[in-house]
Amino acid sequence: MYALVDGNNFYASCERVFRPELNGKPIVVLSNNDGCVIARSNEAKALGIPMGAPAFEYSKCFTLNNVHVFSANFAFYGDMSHRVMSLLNDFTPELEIYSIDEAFLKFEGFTYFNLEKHCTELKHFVGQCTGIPLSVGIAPTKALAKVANKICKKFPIQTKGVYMMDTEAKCMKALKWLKVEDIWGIGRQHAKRLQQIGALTAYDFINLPDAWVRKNMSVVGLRLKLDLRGIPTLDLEEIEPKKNIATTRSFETMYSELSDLRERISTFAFSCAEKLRKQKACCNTLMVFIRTNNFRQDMPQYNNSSVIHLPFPSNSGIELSHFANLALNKIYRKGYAYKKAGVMIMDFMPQDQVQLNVFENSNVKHEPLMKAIDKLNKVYGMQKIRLASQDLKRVWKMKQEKLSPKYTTSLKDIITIFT
DNA sequence: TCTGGGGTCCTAGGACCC
DNA sequence: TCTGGGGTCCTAGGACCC
Repeated sequence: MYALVDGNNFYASCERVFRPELNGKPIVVLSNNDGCVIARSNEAKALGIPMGAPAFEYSKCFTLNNVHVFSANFAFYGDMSHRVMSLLNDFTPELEIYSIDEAFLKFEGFTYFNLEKHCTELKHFVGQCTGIPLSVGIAPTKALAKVANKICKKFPIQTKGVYMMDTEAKCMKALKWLKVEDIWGIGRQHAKRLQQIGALTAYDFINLPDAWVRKNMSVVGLRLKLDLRGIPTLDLEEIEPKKNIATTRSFETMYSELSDLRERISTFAFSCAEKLRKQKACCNTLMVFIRTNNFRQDMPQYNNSSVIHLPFPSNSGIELSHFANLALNKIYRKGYAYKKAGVMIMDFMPQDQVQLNVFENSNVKHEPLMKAIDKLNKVYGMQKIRLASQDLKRVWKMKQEKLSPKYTTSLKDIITIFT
């Protein structure tokens, strides 16, 4: 059996842990730049605030209904996630951390265990240790566990946050209830297509001919179908090193000057290099993109990207920043107001397997330099050591007007209790 | 005024090899 | 009249997830 465990309205619940007076009150968490809504408490959902809602369009609604608004505090959410995951580890030998707020637990050899009871204990234990409320769906396959989890969310009173689908009858009942567009792995495009041929529920989907599914949804769709039928096809996945690393941001304001973009691109490339070194790898390819504000149809639009194959593999922030700026020069055009840019690196190899080139190589001095920078930043805080081509005055160039304290990761933000 | 960020996998088609 | 067979690698684009 598999369980899918996830934190209810995770970011909103994190904010509540240190602000218990907000229990029962509507909360929303905004994306970077305080752009759009990325998490909502149940009370906020009940007000009809949709996922992804632009914050400025709903500011009236927020004030009117006394909605508590937070800027995304990923340092905090990441730490809370880590705490939850490490507790889950004690309840099963096999755990897959699927996202910041979700994990699959595999229960093999638990035949004589009461899994429903086991998972109820898990939910209470994590709740007690972290303050994060969980939902747990248990079923014979991963895709079915996702369905069971959905049922927990939909019927919190009946299920008390834990639901097990351990019989064929329960599974079929659930699949007849689940709309095709709500199946994990079926997005907008596939849902539309399925609805067109009259498959409206998950039950309809699993009864389609294999050949149709294979042809229209590739092997991915076929695996999903089998898994939903109760035939375990999707297993836990190992944590693998990343194949791509990206740093991309929207800007606080629009930039037109090359020099402004240059600073951003340097910073993004430097950040990519740092992530790459954590993975002990070098990259061979780098991509830079810039774009104007897509939402402003009244302004001239320009999107472009440029890929550079590096002359030698590197994970030096200085070198990646240099090549990223070469790429930027190729695509920069004067006369546009840019709103977003990013650097992506790919085509990795382990840093200890890099072959020396006859003519050109990564600067040998950079390796110890980067090591020193990483060490200093670890001790004194992120982005303490930066390139001169980065903006040295400001670390964050984002709108974050409602940022909560880093309660659990910064000593100066720790809560004070008066007695 | 204002609209996020970071990933994965699969497929078709073209270029190229012997 | 009549133009092979069997591969690999790479890329762009499309789908999906949180």
